[in-house]
Amino acid sequence: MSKVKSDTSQPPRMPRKVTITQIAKEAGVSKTAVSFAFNDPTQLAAATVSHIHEVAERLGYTPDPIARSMTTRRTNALGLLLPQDLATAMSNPFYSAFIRGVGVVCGRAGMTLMLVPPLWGSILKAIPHATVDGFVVVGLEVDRGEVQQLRRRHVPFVMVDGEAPEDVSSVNVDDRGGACALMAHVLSCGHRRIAVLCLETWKHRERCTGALASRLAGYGDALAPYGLVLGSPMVRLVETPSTREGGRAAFQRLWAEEPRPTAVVAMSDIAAVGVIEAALSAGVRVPEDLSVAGFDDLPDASYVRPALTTVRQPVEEKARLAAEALVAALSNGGQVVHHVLPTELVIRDSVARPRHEMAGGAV
Amino acid sequence: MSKVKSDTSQPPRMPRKVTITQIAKEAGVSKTAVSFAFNDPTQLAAATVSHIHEVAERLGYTPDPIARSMTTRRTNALGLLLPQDLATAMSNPFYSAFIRGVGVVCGRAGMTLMLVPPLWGSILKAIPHATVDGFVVVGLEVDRGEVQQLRRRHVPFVMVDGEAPEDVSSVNVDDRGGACALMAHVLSCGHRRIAVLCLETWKHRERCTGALASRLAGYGDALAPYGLVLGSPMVRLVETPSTREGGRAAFQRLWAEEPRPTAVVAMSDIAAVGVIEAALSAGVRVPEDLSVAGFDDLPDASYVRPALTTVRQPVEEKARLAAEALVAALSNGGQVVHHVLPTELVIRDSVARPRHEMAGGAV
DNA sequence: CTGAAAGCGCTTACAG
DNA sequence: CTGAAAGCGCTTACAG
Repeated sequence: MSKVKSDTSQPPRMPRKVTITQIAKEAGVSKTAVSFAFNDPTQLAAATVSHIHEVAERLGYTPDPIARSMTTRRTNALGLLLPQDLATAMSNPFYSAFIRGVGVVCGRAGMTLMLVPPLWGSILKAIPHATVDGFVVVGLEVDRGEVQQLRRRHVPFVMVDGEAPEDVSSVNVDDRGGACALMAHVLSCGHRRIAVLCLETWKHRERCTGALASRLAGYGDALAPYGLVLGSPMVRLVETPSTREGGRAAFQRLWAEEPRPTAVVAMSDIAAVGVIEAALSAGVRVPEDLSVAGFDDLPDASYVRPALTTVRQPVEEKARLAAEALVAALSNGGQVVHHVLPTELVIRDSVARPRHEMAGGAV
Repeated sequence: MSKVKSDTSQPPRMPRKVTITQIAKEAGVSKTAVSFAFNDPTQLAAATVSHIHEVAERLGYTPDPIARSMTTRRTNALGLLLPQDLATAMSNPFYSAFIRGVGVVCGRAGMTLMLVPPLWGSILKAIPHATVDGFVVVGLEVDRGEVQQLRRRHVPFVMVDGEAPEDVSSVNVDDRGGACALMAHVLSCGHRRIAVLCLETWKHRERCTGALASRLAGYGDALAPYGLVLGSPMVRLVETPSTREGGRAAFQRLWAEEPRPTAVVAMSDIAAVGVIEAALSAGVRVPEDLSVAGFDDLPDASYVRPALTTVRQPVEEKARLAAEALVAALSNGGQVVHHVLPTELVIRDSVARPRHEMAGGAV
């Protein structure tokens, strides 16, 4: 064992990290040799390598990843830039599926995944602080400069569920088509008083872009032929976070005011599940008294009772494609891609004809 | 604008990241001043600060987080060391809840969260590569040197659901008590042919430690008075990953062999949900033909049909406490803590009396 | 096959 | 209030 540096009164519980210099000295070789022993052993005689490894093992040496990143300009981590704090995001299984997709690619590439939610409430602040090689950006509804901030960081990124500039890779799904198909189905069942559950960002309606805007447009497409308009008293918009709790709360608010809707169209399966739960525990039957539709078709959608009528989007694939584009950009500087994946209406049991069409309260 | 370095044939799409040196030069000040302008503006005259900020803004400067980490020895990221790859882990809502708990603490501390699954199949390899200030280690069943590797990294860590050394903070729950209560309930309903769904690591039974071992011990505690023993033909152990798919597969295997169990006790709610799904779609009624119990009491447990009888553990709180201990260790070098949180049997609808007690096949 | 030296982009005592 | 200089722990041409 080498001597412990006799610091004046250093608490003994932080025994000074061992560095490449110490290994070089102890092994009687240069730092170069130590570095090669770990990164490119073919450059060294086999005996040298094993000697160095032995010394490193004995002293408990492990190359400092930060210092390594400093010179290689690589962190071996991908960042997932989230529009919400972790607690909110992880309350929506959408993100579990998304992380699964990114995770597959990370695993193959030997990279780790950094979750980057807003820092002190600001996405802009979070970007320059994350030590990652690139970002997958998801659900950036409004471009208030995030893209600019990302560019300034000189870090590759790909956007998911958002309008990307031409030169930035993106992955989107046919939100508009899916939303339209769903709303058309709801309407064809005879519903005319409908509540649409929107993400929180709805408050900035005019500035709203990306997936949210596309879905609203899709709902609008379906409503128009019926002479209905989104945001009118018949087709109310209700701000709702995409969480189970959000859905529950939305139902409470909705049910407290006349006229009650006969159908609720949520922006996420998880919010729809919340609505169903709250409805059932209030003695409101689904779909007899209230129809409920979701969006995403996550696993949950098929095992709630009643099973959820929803729009299927390939969440995991979306994430995988985005991560693949990013990893490609990182290595060979892969091409810019713009994917648009299909969506599909999935009819299950949670939407049915209203009992008293166009009549008074649905109770 | 400063001149672009006239590299021979550099593609124009990577315009050389701007550094503190360039800002200093452009602003006519020292690097020290630039650094202060960003990190401790009180050290500078207000005019100097705003001038520097202006130049930085114009040139699109953002301090390099890696270089900063290099000198500060801080990354501002927490690592979550996972025992499984991301795709598997994120198929279990347990980890969503866990991340929520850690996320709350990260948010408060202004840190990001790095997900660190095994690298090339090895947890040992993953540890030295992650640029984090500390690790929350979850579900490390077998100590094959991970702890040693962690110490060698000289990075604080706290262990969750695992046996921690005295000097390492840990958070655990009363797995044994919870498991015992659950199994006792199942037995009291009259079940005698029971399948226990175990995590994959069960293959190393003798070396198995931590939460898994505790739960098995708890099951054993409850079985003993009935003269039953874990692993015998009556109380079979079935290796099952904690995913919905894992549960489905387990049911298939289970149901293909005689004698069939009358009850399945899973190690996670998500696997239990998979069992229920597979059973129902095979025409096997739950709980009439087969009782199913879970573990965790995640949100899902209460909205599957039939609602799941399970053991509640405070997953989010567990994660939160662990992250708090870690953050404390990072700042003031907080005390070592060893939490053991309570568990609770939650009786719902998925466990009932078997229809033909002790009779032949349950079909 | 091995080593001396420059450099990655910051921060931080220390002087002035 | 501001700057020159050392240093963080590595990697990597470049020489030998």
